Amino acid sequence: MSSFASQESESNSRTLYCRKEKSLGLLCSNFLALYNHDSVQTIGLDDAASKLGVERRRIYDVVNILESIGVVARKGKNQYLWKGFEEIPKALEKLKEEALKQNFCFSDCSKSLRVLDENESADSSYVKNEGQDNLSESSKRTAIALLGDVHNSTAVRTKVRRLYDIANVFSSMNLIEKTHHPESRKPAFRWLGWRAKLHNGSTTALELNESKKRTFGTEITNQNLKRTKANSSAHRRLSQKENTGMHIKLDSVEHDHKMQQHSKQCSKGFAFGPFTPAAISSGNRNVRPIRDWESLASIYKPQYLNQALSDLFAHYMEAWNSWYAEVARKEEIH
DNA sequence: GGGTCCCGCCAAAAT
DNA sequence: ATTTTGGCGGGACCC
Repeated sequence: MSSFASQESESNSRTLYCRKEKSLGLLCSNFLALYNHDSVQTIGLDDAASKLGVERRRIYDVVNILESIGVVARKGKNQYLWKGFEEIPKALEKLKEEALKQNFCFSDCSKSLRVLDENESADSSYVKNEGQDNLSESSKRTAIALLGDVHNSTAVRTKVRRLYDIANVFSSMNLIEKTHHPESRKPAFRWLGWRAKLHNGSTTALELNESKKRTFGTEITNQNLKRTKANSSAHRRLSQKENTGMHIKLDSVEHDHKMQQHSKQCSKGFAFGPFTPAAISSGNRNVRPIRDWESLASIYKPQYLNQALSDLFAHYMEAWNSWYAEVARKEEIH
């Protein structure tokens, strides 16, 4: 019993599956193109789902993120209100407030982390050879706060997936942009801000990239030409992990204890790209001489510590910090 | 090989 | 009980 080859190896010679056409970011762009108008004020989930040609689940992905940024607001069952990009600054400000207020409560990490309040927020306002330590230190702390137990690879992996979800919709909104660290080539995100935010106008200019859109109203999902998946109901996943007195683990020998369990496996570190907590799992203290704090702010802090990203993540969990105060201020001044 | 992240199972919350 | 929400993570995809 259990898994057969199920590999299908490839039967559809013409597998027209294109992952990018299914991306959350693209979905978000389409969603915006569809509702980012003054005329719109209410959004129906089913309407969105059918118009965009996706299952409801995906609409939740987009809407939840947009909601945390104030772009839309939940009105009620199956109903959301379109608020607009103008709400973003306000929403972030509010988020920041709350974050400062609840002064960071995290019960997961044994060692308490201090909140970086606006003023001292590890601000990269200046760069002193040693200041860098503080910087990476705070970055590290923030990352840990968001990711939780960094030693629990499965947990971190899950959160990182979520971060990617968020990053994708923010990218589609041009709030952030993917970049690379100048030297290390490591992927990272840079906060762009809500610059092209026309006050009360038909903003949506963020559709410049006329990449192939996720065709509206087509199949809900790649349905048949899916990736490869075992498909066929013959494979009842029942991956119920725990729950239910006994745990079924007929899967491969993979015994994954989730909760704080000595994570011995996963011998080698595990890089989480742009979401890698700065400076963990690496004894190397690569001390690079970052100069101007422009890059310092966008390279060092960021490592996904972009304010918006963090804001959003807080929506998924409640680990926080308020480092973004700095970016916000900077944005303001600019 | 590792960073990305789609996809959908299924449980918790609502109704 | 049924429907709405959305946590979560396997594993396909894309460099």
